[in-house]
Amino acid sequence: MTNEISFFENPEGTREEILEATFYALRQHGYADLTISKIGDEFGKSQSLIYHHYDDKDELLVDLLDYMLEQVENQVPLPNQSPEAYIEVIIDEIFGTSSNSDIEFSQAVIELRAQAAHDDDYNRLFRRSDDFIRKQIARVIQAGVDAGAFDVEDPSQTAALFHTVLVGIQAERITSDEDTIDDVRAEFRRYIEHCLLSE
Amino acid sequence: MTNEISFFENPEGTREEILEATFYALRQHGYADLTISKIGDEFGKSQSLIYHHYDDKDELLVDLLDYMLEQVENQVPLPNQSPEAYIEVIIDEIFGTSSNSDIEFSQAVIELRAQAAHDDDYNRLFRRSDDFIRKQIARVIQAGVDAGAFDVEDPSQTAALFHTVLVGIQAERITSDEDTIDDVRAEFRRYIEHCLLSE
DNA sequence: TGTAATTGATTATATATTCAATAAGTATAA
DNA sequence: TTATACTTATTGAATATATAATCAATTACA
Repeated sequence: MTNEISFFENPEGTREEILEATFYALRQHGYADLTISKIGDEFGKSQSLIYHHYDDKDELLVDLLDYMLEQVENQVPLPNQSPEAYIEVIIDEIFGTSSNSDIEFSQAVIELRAQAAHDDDYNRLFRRSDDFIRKQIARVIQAGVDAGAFDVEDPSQTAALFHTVLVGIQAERITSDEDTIDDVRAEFRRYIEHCLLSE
Repeated sequence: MTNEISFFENPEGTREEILEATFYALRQHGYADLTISKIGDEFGKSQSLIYHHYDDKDELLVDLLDYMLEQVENQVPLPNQSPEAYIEVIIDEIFGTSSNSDIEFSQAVIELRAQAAHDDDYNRLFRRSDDFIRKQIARVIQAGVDAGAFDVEDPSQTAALFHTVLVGIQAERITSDEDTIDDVRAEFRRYIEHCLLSE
């Protein structure tokens, strides 16, 4: 079993190595059981060194979330293709490749999202990221409407449902089997056909 | 500010009082910072008494989740009305009354769901609850199809998307403003009109 | 009398954080 | 090139605190 998460392939500098270690420790032990000691183990170097790069645990975790959400935002495909093709790509992103690393990444994100209920920094970062993604999707849908390919009332309203399904799948992945996810994907396709595409 | 969560109105017996206290402590401090001491504070009696009723913290939290999911399942409306009316009730349940207690309950559920990634007991309970809800929705959709009110290929597939939206809204509520939730609701209504109701 | 409720004190451990000390690396002046 | 100063990386030990869990003792109660 290898750890092949793309964006951590070759960390640049110690700080990024620490983020990588924190991410793996989070995946393995979960947020509630995440300790500096466990991060240090994953890091391979001493715990003290972590404090040389970060003031405290909080700062480290907020930095990790920032880093992860940056990756999420970068993963949103650029609108450099036809609206129809773009929607296909979005669907693939939402429902994922069902690879282990994808699923584990989603789980980590959801776990951090849950913390946003009690931490303003987390809340702010998720708000920013969610807004960004919704707007990106809305923009493409608007382009599709302009091109006559799509037919919707309000693109940002449609994008809002896209995003809810994205987050819902992330949360469901934790417990649901692949068959259920497949059902959701099929039904979402049906929605797109009937409610998005022009006749 | 009063705590008016319906199902905790009058706890029967000490165990239920402890569950109530645990729930409030969870809401206030979050799962990661949830300690027996804080539960004891909320409980109003000594921490030791908690150990008289529960073997350890784990047992208590699993029992809380079990209890909460029971409430969730009981909240799924009975199919004793017309399919069309039932769908309306389901939408209200999914998007909630936006009352504080509803939102806080959702947040607690999502936070516990995130733990399912690292705890088999949690995983099992959520699987059971999710299956139950999906099947309940699917049954009603099937009834609507039989009555000629609905027109879908596969009711359990449609129910799967309903459930994803339910969970997605729960997770989004943590950070999203009410306007965004309203957008999702409007789009979901559009979906139902175009993809569920017969012409 | 016996059973359940309740408490306070206690303990062992885990955890975040600090700190002084050392090693390694890098630029600079001779 | 070498010596010097300076910065950064790195560590192990130490500390204060928080936390889960235990338990013997006491109170309420049936």
